[in-house]
Amino acid sequence: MDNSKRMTQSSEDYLETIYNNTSQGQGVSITLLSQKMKVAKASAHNAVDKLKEMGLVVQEAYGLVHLTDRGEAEGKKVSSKHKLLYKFLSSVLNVSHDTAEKDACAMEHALSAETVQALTAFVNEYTSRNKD
Amino acid sequence: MDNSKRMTQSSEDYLETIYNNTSQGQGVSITLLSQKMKVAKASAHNAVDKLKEMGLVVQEAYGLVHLTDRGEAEGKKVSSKHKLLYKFLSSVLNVSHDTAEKDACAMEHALSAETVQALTAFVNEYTSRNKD
DNA sequence: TGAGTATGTTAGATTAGACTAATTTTTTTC
DNA sequence: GAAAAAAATTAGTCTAATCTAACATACTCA
Repeated sequence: MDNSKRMTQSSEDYLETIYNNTSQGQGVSITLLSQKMKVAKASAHNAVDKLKEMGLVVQEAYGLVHLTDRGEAEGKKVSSKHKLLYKFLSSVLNVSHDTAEKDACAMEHALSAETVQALTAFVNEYTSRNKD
Repeated sequence: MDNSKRMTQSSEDYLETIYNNTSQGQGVSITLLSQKMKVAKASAHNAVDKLKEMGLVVQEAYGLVHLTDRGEAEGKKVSSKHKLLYKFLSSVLNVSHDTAEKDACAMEHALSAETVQALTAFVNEYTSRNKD
């Protein structure tokens, strides 16, 4: 409902991490989030505040962070881009795991919908043709 | 000589723009740079100050900005990544010009040396095989 | 050669995202 | 059930990058 804050690269990273550490309505603690993101708890807290204002997460008082429906959808989108890029880098370009992970993480914020679609088709086609 | 400032995504963008608007020792004005980067002149000035401290550019008093040898090499590297991504997006994925340009610009900062090498080989191989 | 315009520079404010340190709330454990 | 530990929150600081507005320097041309 609240559009006063806008999505940044940083917000996307936090949202993705929340998404990847949530299993069916479990929620994520600020402490875990800060560890996964390798930042101070205060930084994770601030980031969650912003996601709350954007209506992407809710948080129990002094408690766990949960994704809203919109947050779930957004988080999934970001996470998918990451996985797509990882697959392209490792399966098509044969880049090492560590590099693929690092580069996918940095590139995921840049992919437009059009590119996501084209790359998905390409990677699917390519990997099904070259099964080795 | 001076390592006190470090390269950021923003610095890379400025350096690339300087590189792309320099022809054989011509140099670039702060005004042109600010126009190309779509920022205020003061912002371009600040950015150039930082590049000066990093030893990547020099500037005539109240005048044009020139790349040093290191700046030239760095600028070329960034610019090449951009062109490589653009070629991949447009020639391999057949993404539209505008999207390819925009996405290449945002992704170029993320590409590690390993990925650059692998992607270069892939794009060369792919485009020479499918000449249509 | 001097007035007016261009361009470059500086100063000061703002915003986002990080940090540390201090505080509050919750949970654990004896 | 109270003391200790853990977790969340708040307050205040820092840095990078932007902006606007004011100021300084250089250029131009009548």
